[in-house]
Parts: sequence; structure tokens; C-alpha cells
Amino acid sequence: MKPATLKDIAKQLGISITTVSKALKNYPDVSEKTKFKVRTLAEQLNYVPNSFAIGLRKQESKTIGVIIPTMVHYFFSTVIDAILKEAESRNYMGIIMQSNEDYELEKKQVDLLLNKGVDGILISLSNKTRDFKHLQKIIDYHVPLVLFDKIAKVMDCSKIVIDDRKAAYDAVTYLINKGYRRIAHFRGDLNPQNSIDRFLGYKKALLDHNIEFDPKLVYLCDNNSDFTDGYNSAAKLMHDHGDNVDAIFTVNDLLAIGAINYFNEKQIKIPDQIALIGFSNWFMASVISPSLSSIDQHAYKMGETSAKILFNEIDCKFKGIPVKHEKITIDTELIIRDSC
Amino acid sequence: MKPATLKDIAKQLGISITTVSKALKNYPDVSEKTKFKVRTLAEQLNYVPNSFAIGLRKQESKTIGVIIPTMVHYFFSTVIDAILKEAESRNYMGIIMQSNEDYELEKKQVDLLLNKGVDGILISLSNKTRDFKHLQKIIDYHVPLVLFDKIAKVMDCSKIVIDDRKAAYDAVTYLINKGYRRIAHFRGDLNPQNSIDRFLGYKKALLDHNIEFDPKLVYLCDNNSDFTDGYNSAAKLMHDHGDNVDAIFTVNDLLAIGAINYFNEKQIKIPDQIALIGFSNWFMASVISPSLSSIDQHAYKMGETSAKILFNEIDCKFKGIPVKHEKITIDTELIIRDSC
DNA sequence: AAAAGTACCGAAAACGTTTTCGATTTTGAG
DNA sequence: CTCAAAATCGAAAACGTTTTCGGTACTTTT
Repeated sequence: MKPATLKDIAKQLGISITTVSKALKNYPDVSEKTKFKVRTLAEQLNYVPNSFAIGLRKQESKTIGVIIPTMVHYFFSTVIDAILKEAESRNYMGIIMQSNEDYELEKKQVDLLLNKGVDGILISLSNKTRDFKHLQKIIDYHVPLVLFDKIAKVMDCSKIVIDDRKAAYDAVTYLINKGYRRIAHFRGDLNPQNSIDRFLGYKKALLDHNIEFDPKLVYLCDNNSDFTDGYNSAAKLMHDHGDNVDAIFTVNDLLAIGAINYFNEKQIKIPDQIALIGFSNWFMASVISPSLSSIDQHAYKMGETSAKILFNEIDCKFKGIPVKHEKITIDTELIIRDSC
Repeated sequence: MKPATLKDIAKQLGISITTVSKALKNYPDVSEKTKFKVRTLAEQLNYVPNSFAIGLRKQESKTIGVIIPTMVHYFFSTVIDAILKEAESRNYMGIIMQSNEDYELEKKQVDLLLNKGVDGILISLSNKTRDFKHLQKIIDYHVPLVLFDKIAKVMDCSKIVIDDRKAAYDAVTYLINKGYRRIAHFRGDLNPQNSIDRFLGYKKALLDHNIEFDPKLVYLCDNNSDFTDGYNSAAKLMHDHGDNVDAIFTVNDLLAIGAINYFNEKQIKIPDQIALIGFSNWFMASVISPSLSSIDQHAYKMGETSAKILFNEIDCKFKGIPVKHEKITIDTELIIRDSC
């Protein structure tokens, strides 16, 4: 059982392929009578245009490519969810690839996508990506490109980000306004830029409110994906400072949750003895007890916005309208729960 | 800047397109000298075959389609992770679609994938899917199809599942062997088959160990995605039975976590006063305090196996070898932590 | 009745590749 | 030097679609 083609319809109706094609595309130089015959037969045979042929002919695939570091992550799966829904609504499909934080793989995947003839590409760069030739290649091929979350500032394309620095600043300011003064920070060393920005926001908030910045209150956490680091750092924090610390701002929720486990175990009251704010607002933050205040990155909004920008650029390209690239900052939101 | 084609190479070398094509495919009737010239120039021009042309010519797309109910879920994102990695290793790409538990959408997506000319399709059916004509269409088109997790028993294709009933049976048996006797069950009404099978496994474990099945210990939880239901059911359970219940087996981890929150709040000791086992082994289970015993569904293994079976069928199809469909049950694993 | 206009249709080229089959050249044997 | 065999190449068709450009046939105007 093979799909019907224009040729099949033409043969059955005793007319040319050209006429069939034009009838289906509602060209004015086909009589209503033939149009009707063609349409009904096409309907009956379940005709759908062969996408390879259209791709070859028109260089459009109704497909976009998406590269992210990893799928198994609340933030990224939500972003993908949004992107796929946007694509769906435009009858587009999405090819998803995971760079797995591997630069070489990311490069190869870009080649695969270009070769596949995707109409546009969305990327959140791997942490290891320092060289952007593969991105330049996309631009040189005139394929619309939108970077999100982990971007390359130097590239000439649209970019969607959050303001890590401001988000951190707001969170720490909230703690200060609540009366907390000795505020520790669990920072990460991975994701350099995000981690650095959050640290800078933390620091600036302290300075702007005339609170001395104490480097001894900053703990470097190696492992971004293991919550035991939060537990251990909390233990170290208590050992080093004891009562002389009243809040923690962590670079992500996982570390905060590890810390909460430690405090629960040691009967240290949250938020009375120590308050916490995390970052990312994972689903877990609302589930844990006490629930964790955190910064929502609006992952869905980010995916949605990125996709919308991309589809706009794709539209412009097909219509021959020049596009100017946008840089959009998605607002973050401080979600206050029981931990502070 | 456009990708190089066979024609470009042929023109530059003053030979025919045919010879270029054959040189690159290492045909025996091309001299080593020309092969060398062609290959070096192809390398230099970064030649990659146009995938539309190949698709049109050979009816193969090096692409598979995957339809799942939703992306934003630890289980499914892990499955997708595995599938994409398997695809990657074979130079295949994956088109991912979310049915969003909507039958009509699932049907439309199947059509889109078939039209796109994917080489194979993986589906975890939506809960609302009762009619399988769209799946039959895939089979009629001779496109390899593998169903996983949520399957349709009647379809003539390969299927990958877990044994919900056995998994539940094992978990409850573990509790019984540990000395627990009054074991409650928080069941769900969504995902009918899974939910039912887990309930049946629970019941059979009790009967097989001469423990009376008490319907009053079974609580129906409406909402699968809100953990407050676990909290509330735990409260109700304590109200109804108080000390006369010593363990709970929940249909998923979220309900268990809600319950844990309640018990922590009320200072009810886990596992001394009440023990818990969840289902699915979400990441959260290991993070919460006390950590939650649960049943691991081996999502990665399921994705990996499904993809391997699919690619095998694709291979067979291209080689003209007949395939016989497999039904594989992925072993579950009882993960014991502090909650029991 | 001739000229001009309109309505309808189809041939052909193009997109880039693969593969069959026939053509040409080269080689080696007698 | 002749001729068959081997080596090397290319023309052409096919995959299914879109679009340009002519070509009929019919209608209307002078």
C-alpha cells in the first residue's frame, strides 16, 4: 500500500500532472469542473503531497531542529514542550537532539540538521562550547537561528535569556528586607556564566544594602547534579559559622534541598534559624517540606518565545522580508514559600 | 552560500555526475585516479548528499518518529533520552511529538510522520486511545512500528512493557516479609490499565500471604499530578484507621511524597509508625527525607530496548528479511530506602 | 469574416540523487 | 596486427513536485 501521487490522480482522470497540481493549489487557469473532479478524487485517495519532493523542489521542510544539552531536566523538557506546541500549531515538526554537553557532538548535530534541510534551528549551547564556527555556518547557509538560555553573545542572531544577575539580586534583596543579614551563598562552578552572574547578583545586593560581603560565607559546590553536595555544604556552613549565619541563597534548587535535608535531620528550624532560597523552581521545590522558595525561570515562556521568534524569522525569510534579530530577556519570578 | 552538489563536483572536474556519484560510493567501475580526485574535492567542498533527493530516490529518511503523551515527565524524558542516543549512534534523527493525551492529535501526528517518510515509529499511546485504525495504517504502509509502555494488545507489532502487576506484588510482598500487616493502598483512577494492574498486584500479594484484603484500606486518588492528594489521603487514612495501619503502597511516588509531608508534619515516625513504598522511582524519591522506597521502571532500558527493536525491524525491512514481532517485558526493580 | 481577447490545458525543466545499461577506450593474447 | 576481454565512463530514466511558457479552442469585438 503506497501513498497516492499526482501521477495517479492524473492517470485516473485522463489529464496531465500539471493540471492536477494546479487544481489542488487553486490556480485560476483550471476550470471549476476539473478542480472539482481532482479534489474529490484526491480526497478519496487520501492524497498528501510527498514531502521529499516538496523539499527538493522548494527547499522547505516544515521541520525545525532543536539542540539542548540534555532532555532529562525539568527546565529543558518544559522548554521542549513549549517549542513542540508552537511548532504543532503551525503544522511544523521538531527534530530534537541532545548535545550531552559535548562540543564535538553539538557540531556534528548542526551539520546533520543543515543537511536535513530544516527551516530553522534552536540551540541552547553546551557548557563546553567556546568556538562558534558551527553557528556561523548556520548563518552563512541563511538558516534562521535562535539561541536560548546558554547563548553566545558574539553571534549575530536572536537570543532569549534570563537575567541571572538581576534574579539573584532580587532574591537576596528579599532576604535582606526580611531582616536577614548573614546570608551565605552556595555557588556552582559548572555553567560558568550562569553561576558567575548569580554570584555577582548576590554580591551586589549585599553591597547595595550596606552589608559587608564575607567571602567565607560563599561555598563552592562542585557537583551540580548531586544533592549530597548541598547536604555537606550545609554541614560545613554550620560547623564554620553556627549561629552566625541566618540565610542561604543557593545557585540551584538541588543544593537547597540537600541543605534542607541536613537542617531537618539536625532539627534546625527553617526559616527561624536559617532561611533558604533556591534557583530554578523545580517541581520538587513545591513538594519538599518545608517548601522551598525559589526563582522561577519561566521555562515554558522561554521555549514559547524562542519558537515564536524563530518562526517569525522563517516567515520573513520565505517572504523575502529582511529580519532584525532580537535579544529578549524573560522575566524571572521570585516564588516565596515556607523556607523564608 | 549553498551546499555543494554532485553537479558542482562534476563540473569542476570535467566529468559526469554519474561518475562522481559512483566514485563516492566506491563502485568498482571507476578508476582509482578519478576516485581520488572526486573524494578530495568532495572533502574540500564539504559535500554532503542532499537528504531530500535521497529520500525521494530511496524512500529512506534516516529519521524515526516518536509519539509520547507528554515530555515533561521524568519517565518519558528518560525514555526519549535513551531513544535519541540509540538513534544518534546509528546516524538517525528523531522527530518527537506529544499527543498530550489527545486521541485526535495522536492520529494527526501519525499522518504527519507517515507523510514525512520516517523509517519507523515508536509510540506510547494516549490514555484516551481506544481505536487503533491509525496504527493499522502504519502497518499497512509497511512502516515498522513499536509500541511501549502504553500499548494496544491487539495490534500486530512489537511491544515493550513492564509488568505492573508483578512489580506491585513484589513491593507488597516485601512489606509483608518485613512484618507489616495492615497495608493500605493509594490507587489512581487515571491510566486505567496501569492503575488497575498495580491494584491487582497489591491484592494478590495480600491473599497469597493469608492477609485479609480490606477495601477500607484502599483510597482512590483522583489527581495524578498533584501531590496534595497524597497529603489529604494520608490525613484521611490516619483519621479512619489511626494505629490500625502500618504501611502504604502508593500507585506513584508523588502520592507517597505528599503522604510523607503529612507524616513529617504530624511527627508520625517513618518507617516506625508507618512505612511507605512508591512507584516509578522518580528522582525526587532519593532526595526527599526520609528517602522513599520505590519501584524503578528502568525507563532508560525501556527506551533503549524499544529503539533497538525498532532499528532491527528497519534493518530487516531494507534487507528484505521478514521480521517477527517481539513482546518484551522490562524487569522492574524494588529500590529500598529509608521509608520502609 | 477577420482580429483580438479569454479560458483552459500540458510540455518541459528543475530540484539532487541512484542505477541500469550501453558506449568507448585500453589492455593483453594470439 | 587483429580481436576479444577488461576497464572505464556517461546518457538517461526515475523518484514527485512546482512553475514557466506556449499552445489550443472558444468567445467576443470590429
